[in-house]
Amino acid sequence: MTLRDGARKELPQGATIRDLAASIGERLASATVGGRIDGITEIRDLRTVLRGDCRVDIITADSEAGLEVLRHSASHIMADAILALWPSAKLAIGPSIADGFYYDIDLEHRITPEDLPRIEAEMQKVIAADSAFERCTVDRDAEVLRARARGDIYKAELMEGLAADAEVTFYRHGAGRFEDLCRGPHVQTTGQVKCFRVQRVAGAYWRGDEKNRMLQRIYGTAFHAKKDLDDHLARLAEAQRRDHRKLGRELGLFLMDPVAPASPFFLPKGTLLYNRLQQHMRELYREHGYQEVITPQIFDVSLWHKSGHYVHYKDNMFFTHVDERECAVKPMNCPAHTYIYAADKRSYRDLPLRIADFGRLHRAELSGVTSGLTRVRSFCQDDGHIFAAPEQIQSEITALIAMVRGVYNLFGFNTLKVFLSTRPKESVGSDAIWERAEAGLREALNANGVEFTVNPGDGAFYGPKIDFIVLDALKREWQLGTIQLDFNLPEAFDLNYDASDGTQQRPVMIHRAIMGSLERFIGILIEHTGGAFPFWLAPEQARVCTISDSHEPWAREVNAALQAAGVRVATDFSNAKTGAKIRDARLARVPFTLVVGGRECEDRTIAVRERPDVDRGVMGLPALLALFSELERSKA
RNA sequence: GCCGACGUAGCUCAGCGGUAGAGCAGCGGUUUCGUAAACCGCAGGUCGCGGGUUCAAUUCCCGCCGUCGGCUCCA
Repeated sequence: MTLRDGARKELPQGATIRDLAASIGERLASATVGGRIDGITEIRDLRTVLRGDCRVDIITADSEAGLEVLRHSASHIMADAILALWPSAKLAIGPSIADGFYYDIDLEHRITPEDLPRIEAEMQKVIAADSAFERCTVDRDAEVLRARARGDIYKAELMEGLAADAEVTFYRHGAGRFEDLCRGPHVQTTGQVKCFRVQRVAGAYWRGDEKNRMLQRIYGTAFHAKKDLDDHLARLAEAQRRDHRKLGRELGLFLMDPVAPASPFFLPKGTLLYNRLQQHMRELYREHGYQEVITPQIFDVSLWHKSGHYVHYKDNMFFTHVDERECAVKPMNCPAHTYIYAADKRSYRDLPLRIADFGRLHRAELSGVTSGLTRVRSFCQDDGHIFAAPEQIQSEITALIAMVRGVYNLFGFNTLKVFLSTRPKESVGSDAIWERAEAGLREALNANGVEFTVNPGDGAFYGPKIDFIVLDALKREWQLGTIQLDFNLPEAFDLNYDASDGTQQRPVMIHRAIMGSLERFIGILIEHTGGAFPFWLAPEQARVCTISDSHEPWAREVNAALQAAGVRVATDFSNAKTGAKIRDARLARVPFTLVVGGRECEDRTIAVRERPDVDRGVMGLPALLALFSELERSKA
């Protein structure tokens, strides 16, 4: 065998992964949970017999890869505990997931939050017993019959769904002989699961299909070390503190009300932020050759029939009547932009024609999926459509990728993941058109050296797309921008241009958004920054605070000068003590607190305090104005 | 849409079969103060909406609306 570090070991016939570990050391052997053979990502059980010369990565319980094994074992232990508490529970599936594990169960009793500590206590018993996880291969047909006899319909269904030649294995542990259909692997004994937490319960359809029965999904998480668990729980708590719904209210940015479900009201401060973001995009549009347009809100349904939305997007649209005509509120701007394109006879000299639109869009999202600003029914995108000649696709997408990177870097979203989504089941257009479009995007990504993952079947109904996903300050993923290549709408709306050789040609349409929806982007930005926006974005950039009433005249002068310079400044001339004013300004996440007391009045200066807790010292008005204008310019 | 939890003052929350309470915010007053909360007082509620049970419902039951956690990351 060859080990990860290149070392070689000779072992007798029939040796297992565990034997290999034991040949290195007993401590390693007891910590081993399995191994990866010949670089295959799936982790194999430690009892796997090694055949011939192979490369083995030994996976120990305390390794990164071992974490998913640990969590999977924790889910078995949790299932064991649940059966101990409610013997009639029927088990479905219990995998390890990104941040923990879950188990789906079918049970009459509704698990409540109060039950979670009981489940944890029961799990502790199983763990204290420190019993071995045993693996056995079973006869599938016999086990399906046995499962059916027990009423274990989910396990029976799972086994029936396995490949005909697949080896069917069970894992057992504990005095109660808990057993579960499982591919494995597992840690060696239940005692190896030390740090875990049962977190919450939620509904989940069997196999994710709403036509199936709703099961109860119990979520938990497990880690190797207490510190890791604590860190994870601390991160969750921090995410709660930064929740944009909470901060949005506290900072007076927006409000939500049942009179308009899933539709935010932006308050004056939120609107300043909103408009500042739009202004930034407009600056970029000027640089990148876009022309902004304003298009209607409500269209006759004939438009949506023509575009394909009526057939493929109807469930997400709001309908209304104008006189006797059936109309729909736009969920996207693209069909409207085809009219702007078609308003003139177009020549190849007009291309690429880049159209931008901050139009308000409405989508009838299911009530259960809406959330704060991140999933709303009324929003606007930094939307744009590029009408281009086919040979311009590469250069347009190259420019877009640069633009996307520039915008994300500005906000500190420095890690970017890219997905290429291909043709979905619901779609319009011929196979040939889709192949061309998918190849076009793929080539553009490759030409730009962008690494990407393919997301089969996740494209828009009119074309394939590139999606951009960023990681925020808490390492959470958010999908923001998208670039979609569309040969179908130009066809549907019979768009064309005169080419240089005098022939009529069909342009291609590139749909693109960088921030995505402004609403969603603001929500993400609130959580990313914890409400402490950079100076150029902050709704209130500075606050002038007096120490006592006698300082008001100079404070007013400072305020007026800043206001005249375009700084978003507010005053606090209340009779509160200085400490209280500082505290208020801090809680409001105001970037600069400008304190004016007796000394400052005398010298015509300002004591400048920058969030968080940076004393910028005392300076005169000209120096302060220069500082602010530099921050505004650099967007630092 | 489906499953579960929740909905009490502007906000955060307590209470609970006998028609409501705190802190913060607000308002009035006192204080004029140097970098994370001065003090006193006042006001503020159809207890989400509708129905039912009851002598009596914010409290128990049902329906609706809304919010929150989830609804393949597949043995």
